[in-house]
Amino acid sequence: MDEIDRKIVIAVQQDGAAGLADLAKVSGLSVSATAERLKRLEERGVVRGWHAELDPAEVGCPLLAFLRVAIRPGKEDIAFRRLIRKLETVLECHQLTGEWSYLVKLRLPDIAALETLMAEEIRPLAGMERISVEIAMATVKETALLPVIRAPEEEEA
Amino acid sequence: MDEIDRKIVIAVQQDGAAGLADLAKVSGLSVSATAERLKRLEERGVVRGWHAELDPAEVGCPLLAFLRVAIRPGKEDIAFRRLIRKLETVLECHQLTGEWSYLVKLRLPDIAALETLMAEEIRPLAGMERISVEIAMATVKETALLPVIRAPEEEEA
DNA sequence: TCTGAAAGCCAGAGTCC
DNA sequence: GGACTCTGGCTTTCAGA
Repeated sequence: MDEIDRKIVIAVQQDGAAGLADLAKVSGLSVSATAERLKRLEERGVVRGWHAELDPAEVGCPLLAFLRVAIRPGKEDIAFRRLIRKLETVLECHQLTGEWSYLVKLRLPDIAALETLMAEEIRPLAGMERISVEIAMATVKETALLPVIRAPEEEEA
Repeated sequence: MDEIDRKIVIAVQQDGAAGLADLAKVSGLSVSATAERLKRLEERGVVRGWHAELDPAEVGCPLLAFLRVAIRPGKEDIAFRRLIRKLETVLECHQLTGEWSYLVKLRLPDIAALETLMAEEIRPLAGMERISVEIAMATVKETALLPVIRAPEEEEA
């Protein structure tokens, strides 16, 4: 992960439709060398995949909501995680420090869908101690573009 | 946005590297018809862009943190939003219902970087009423893949 | 690990059905 | 919308350094 890899990775993250010819200009190397580096970055898992970014509203999920969940550890916790992974309206679920167990990010068509999800899937779960629902009224920023940090010591092969 | 568009959109979201030949198989149409539909979906903004997905840890941002911010409305609020949009370690910022103004999602190299950010950028802001910092200890799920909902009535051209 | 060239593939435009 | 064609540009691969 040297400076050239970093340039390539930043470029493909911003524009995944860029061809090798474009990337070669960015990296300063030849097309074939750029292609080899990109292939290695994919093999090493630095580049995980390629995706089209969709407009949430256009795709029928204008509603953004967050759940805070406190759940008893153990068997109930396992069941909760299994459910979370199954539900495609759940985009993210992280276990956080603090008194709440989980933060859950949801994308849904409308409030009715949210209420249905809560009533039929979430609330019936055993071991739920507290649930809080918050709705996004506005989004100041929402990007999947990661900052690519230059780590001084990790100039590996 | 009919059933065929939906198939195309789901396919390119999952695999943005798929060629038109693959997409044609998915859609059931010819290659040229599939290409036209995809082009229209991009023009209409349903497909917003193309990106490579990176591994956060590999890119030097293993630490995931969330901020809760309560800020006085008005001039201070504007300044806060401007800062948020500028910082590339801030991936998301949403205004939520409830007593906290904002939920902020951060990706950072380590705790030291988080503390630096808080001390130098966030806390000095005027009008800050409350700030809470939470760190992700584990991630159960994290995807950018939106659910593509079939909206019964919006069968437009 | 890079360069450069050669070979093969795919997307894009045009036409007709 | 489908099928066909052609062309340009791009990706891929390989020899050579």
